[in-house]
Amino acid sequence: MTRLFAEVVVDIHNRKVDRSFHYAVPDEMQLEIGSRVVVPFNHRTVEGIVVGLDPDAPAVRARPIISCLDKEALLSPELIETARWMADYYVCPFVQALQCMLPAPFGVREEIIVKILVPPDAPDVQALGLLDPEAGKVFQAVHKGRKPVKLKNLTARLGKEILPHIERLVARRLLALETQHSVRAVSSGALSLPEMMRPRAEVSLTPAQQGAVTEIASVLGERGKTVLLHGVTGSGKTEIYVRLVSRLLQAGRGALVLVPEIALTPQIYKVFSDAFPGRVAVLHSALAAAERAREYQKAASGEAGVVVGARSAVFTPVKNLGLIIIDEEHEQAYKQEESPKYHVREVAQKRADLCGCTVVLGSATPSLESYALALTGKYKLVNLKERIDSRPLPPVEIVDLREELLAGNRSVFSRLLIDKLQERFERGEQVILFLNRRGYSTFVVCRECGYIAKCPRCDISLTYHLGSGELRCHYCNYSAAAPQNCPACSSRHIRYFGLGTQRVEQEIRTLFPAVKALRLDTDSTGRMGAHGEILAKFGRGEAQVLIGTQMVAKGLDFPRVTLVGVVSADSSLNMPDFRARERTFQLLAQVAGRAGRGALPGEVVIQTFSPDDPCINTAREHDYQGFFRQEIAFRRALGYPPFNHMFRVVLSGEVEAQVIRCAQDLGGALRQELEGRNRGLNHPMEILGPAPSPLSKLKNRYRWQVILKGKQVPDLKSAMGNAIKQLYQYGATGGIALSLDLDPMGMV
DNA sequence: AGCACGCCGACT
DNA sequence: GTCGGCGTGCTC
Repeated sequence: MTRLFAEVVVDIHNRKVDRSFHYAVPDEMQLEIGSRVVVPFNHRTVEGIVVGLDPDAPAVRARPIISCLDKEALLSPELIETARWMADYYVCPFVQALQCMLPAPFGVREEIIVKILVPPDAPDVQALGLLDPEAGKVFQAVHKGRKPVKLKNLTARLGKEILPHIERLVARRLLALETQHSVRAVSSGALSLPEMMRPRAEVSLTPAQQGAVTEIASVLGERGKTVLLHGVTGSGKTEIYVRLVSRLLQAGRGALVLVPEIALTPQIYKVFSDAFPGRVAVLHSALAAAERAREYQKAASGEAGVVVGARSAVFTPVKNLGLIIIDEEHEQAYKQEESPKYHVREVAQKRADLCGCTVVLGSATPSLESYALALTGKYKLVNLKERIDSRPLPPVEIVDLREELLAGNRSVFSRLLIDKLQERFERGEQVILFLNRRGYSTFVVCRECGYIAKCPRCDISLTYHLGSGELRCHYCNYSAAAPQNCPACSSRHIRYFGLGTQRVEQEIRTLFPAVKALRLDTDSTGRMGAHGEILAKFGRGEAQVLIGTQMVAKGLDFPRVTLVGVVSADSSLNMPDFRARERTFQLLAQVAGRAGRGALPGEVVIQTFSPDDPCINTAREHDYQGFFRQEIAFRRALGYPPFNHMFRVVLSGEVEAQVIRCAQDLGGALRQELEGRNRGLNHPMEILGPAPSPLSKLKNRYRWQVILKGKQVPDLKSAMGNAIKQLYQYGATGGIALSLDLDPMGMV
């Protein structure tokens, strides 16, 4: 007779079954909370996770569990509790929150590969071109890559309308489909560290660092305590992290060290594994399944007391977790953009609450949210005001591009920047050039009729790329041949505007033919590992210039870099987002911090059309406080975070009129909902929209949004929840997808 | 989400 | 007569 019952959450994505169900545990079955199981569910068999065990029989009939997939639990009760909180706080399915904590997805993922069976000039193909021109086009598109492609990539690029054509091409034996278990191509090679990293000498702490360690150590182990370590670029925050972790390990506890991007894990891994050989694990989403399982095991077993990783590593079941460090805490990448749309900082704080540990946030440019909390005393604020060895922060010069234009300089570089580049190259020093946009030209315009090349599936202008000579959409990866004549009026006056990193690279080659340049952006690092190779080359001095996007702004430490040039500060400043200024300041401060990190002094040149913007001026003075003061005043005046929370709903669908209608209905329901609620509130909630989303069309779906702003998260969620419920009752949501985001980061 | 049950149209 | 359309409802 069964004496134990399990609460199981099943792997089905549906709001109606997004809860636990009771099952009988067979006597002989080994089972823990957090194990994955196979259970009978209605008329089928599904996977699930045990989230609770209970000796008492439930009121309902409990069918027996079929089998248990894990001898040892994959999730701790503390993590399951965190998932429960996530489901509630971020309004996502419980099962989804649980899933994003698992080291591997449920079941085995299969990938369908499309193979090409005949050359493009085969007689069959030519016949097809006449019989079935649509299918012919699809075949040519598939063939362009010459290699087998994943069906998913194909439909992502060309739309799922092509599926019937693919079927016909398979029937005609021009293409073949094959299934393949997905194995990520990334190997531990991705973890190998470029030799450019300076060897880790036995470091002694500066008095300032020592002071910071002592201060933070005084609250280590305080349940749920958060420390904000505000240290300028080059002030040696990493070494402080090492000392803190060292204390923790000595006390028999574990630590999590998080960085905002996978590309930054090798560096930080090196630092920690040098300090604590054999006791560090790495975890991030680009690891191959086997490696990930191995690293996960190291952490779960306690063999590794330190786990280094990117966003998803915040869920690692570290044994006896005592400290979570979030480096570069201001980074947007800490917010997951897919559901569950969690923020690592918030999840870490929840875990810290549950397991009695401390959170340390580190940044040279803290998020406004964090710094505001530090000023009120909610977080403990620890300052590091000086760089190591009292190296000065580099002087920053602002170039007004309007004046350059007036002076007749239409090139990518101002006269000042060209002079300084020349100077560095003559002295054999190195330069980093930063620009926030990849590609060659960011938009293509017809001078005759005003036509702008736009993605047919997204409401976004196409970027021209050298090499392939194509126009590409940076949101859905659509590509088309660059036109010679205007597709609208066939005039020849097609012009390319707006510069990207490729253009900067080309300009450098033209102006300084003898200089070797390297480019670092998603285009040049397509292959995993290329990122490290490019940096290694630059570190060995095989190139004088490194040109790149955000990738060059963060964490790099090259002592021979004495000049940093920001080709244009405007692209990030002009984004339609209330955080645009904050992000621009952070970016400028971070990229400026790459200069003068060695014995040679550095300097920075920032080019912009808005030289008077306060965020650029404060960045010039390396004045975080000044930036904070003026930005927080603006946020307060308009009621933006951190003074309010925002809850954003994006409605998307293929029929524009339906989407608009639905958004307006939601807006109406919400207004009604607020009428009653706001009466009792000191700080009334406020509706922004309905309005087209800043990306008003994406992958053939029209997007509208409604944002609700208010002090209390539960109020926002219940008001929005009721409004959405009404919408469903009217049946107004057919064909419309709703995406909910609490405190969204980008594109607001 | 799936899968069964249920109650109405055109077919071997 | 029945094969099968997809509306509705349930899953420990």
